[in-house]
Amino acid sequence: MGVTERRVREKEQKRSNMLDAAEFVLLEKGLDHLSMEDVAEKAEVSKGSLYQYFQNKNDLVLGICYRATHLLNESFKEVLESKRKGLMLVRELGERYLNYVKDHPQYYSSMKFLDNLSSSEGDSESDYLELCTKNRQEGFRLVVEAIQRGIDDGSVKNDFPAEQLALLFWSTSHGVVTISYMHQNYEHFKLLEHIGIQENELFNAYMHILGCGIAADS
Amino acid sequence: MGVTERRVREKEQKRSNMLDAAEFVLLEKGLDHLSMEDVAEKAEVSKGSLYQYFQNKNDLVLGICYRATHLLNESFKEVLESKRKGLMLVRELGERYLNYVKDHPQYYSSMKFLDNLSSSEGDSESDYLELCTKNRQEGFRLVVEAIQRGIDDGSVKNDFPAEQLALLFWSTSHGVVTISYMHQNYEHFKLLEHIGIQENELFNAYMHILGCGIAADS
DNA sequence: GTCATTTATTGACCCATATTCATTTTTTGG
DNA sequence: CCAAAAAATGAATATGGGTCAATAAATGAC
Repeated sequence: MGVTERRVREKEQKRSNMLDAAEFVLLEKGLDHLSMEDVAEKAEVSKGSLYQYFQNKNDLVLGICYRATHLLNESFKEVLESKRKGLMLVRELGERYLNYVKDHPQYYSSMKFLDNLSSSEGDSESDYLELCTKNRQEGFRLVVEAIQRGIDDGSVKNDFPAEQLALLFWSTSHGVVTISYMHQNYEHFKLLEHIGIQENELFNAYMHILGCGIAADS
Repeated sequence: MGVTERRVREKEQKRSNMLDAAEFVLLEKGLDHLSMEDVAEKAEVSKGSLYQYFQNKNDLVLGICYRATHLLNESFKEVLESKRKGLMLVRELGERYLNYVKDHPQYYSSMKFLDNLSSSEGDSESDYLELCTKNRQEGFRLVVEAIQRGIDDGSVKNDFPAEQLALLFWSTSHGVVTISYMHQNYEHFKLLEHIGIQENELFNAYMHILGCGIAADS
């Protein structure tokens, strides 16, 4: 009875096509102008079909976000396979995050969408929500691991528990990456040019300062 | 001919009432569920009247954002009146920002709205846009000033130009404050509790690390 | 191969909400 | 008090998310 298996596979394939289409439209038009109609057209299905595969528009965007968080985590995992010092790993994680946003702006905007999801009622009814949350926790866990390794190998100071440092790194890099994203994607955002600084300078300064802050006194 | 003056004043008053109503609704229902109808009802005017005072919904929200950025700047200016060391001023700015978000979540969400404004076409047609941008630049300038004073009085190291450090402080505190905001306002955001940490701990650690990073070697 | 049943697809329809505009009401200056 | 200007109104329009009855396709029993 391989029929059911095949149908499940086909269903996943169709869902995936729809997500591809949604990603395309998201990249083209941005979150504000992503319409179910456009996605349906791009995916060459009817609007109604979309709703067979996604509970609502939020669910569709969170579907993208699921891919987004997964991809970022995979990239992070690669970093952790290295045997370098923990502090170096942390720096590498930051660099990956920054490049990720540059390479996949549509994924980053889906992650912003997740961040902005108000917890109100059922309008965020989506099976992907929990998956995205899980993925993000997993991503955070990977940061904790890098820092813990740094503490263990003596490259990161042990004044704070690893999780606390990880949270700090998480939040601050979030801020830096956000600024970088806005600089790249929003016309009306002029802060960087205005003070004449390149993104990579910003990032290097960030890692330098942060490095000074969390590095063990050598 | 004081009539025109009075009418201008009245017009400003009405606009202000509408903004009050909009703030109220924003606080009650959040950005996603802020409707022109609700604002009109709360302001006790017709829907059409709103459009006599605001170009569109974006404009209305940016009107709130204008208030928001102005208020934050005023708070920052107070800090700069102190004669303490620059490094202390920077810390105080961070604290103010954090408290500001706690005290005025609706203002903060209007600022997030500004941040998320895609630069596309004319859907962000709003006279407030430029004003908000100006205010934010002014806010940034105040941060630069605090840091410059720190460099001058020797409490902040001079490895980097003041504007670069300011940008770093700006971005990273943005990240930390965002996390804090999410923790307070979103049910589904569990990161802080999950690792058992209080917001003020997070902030203290942040200022400590950042302090280590930007403080002059004493 | 046929057919009843289940499953998938469709697009017309519904509804909420932003925005517009012809009409009405209010204010102004004379 | 009146004609002109300004302001306010809410019915009407436009857009886009979401629904559903009707249709089409696939399945498996015979």
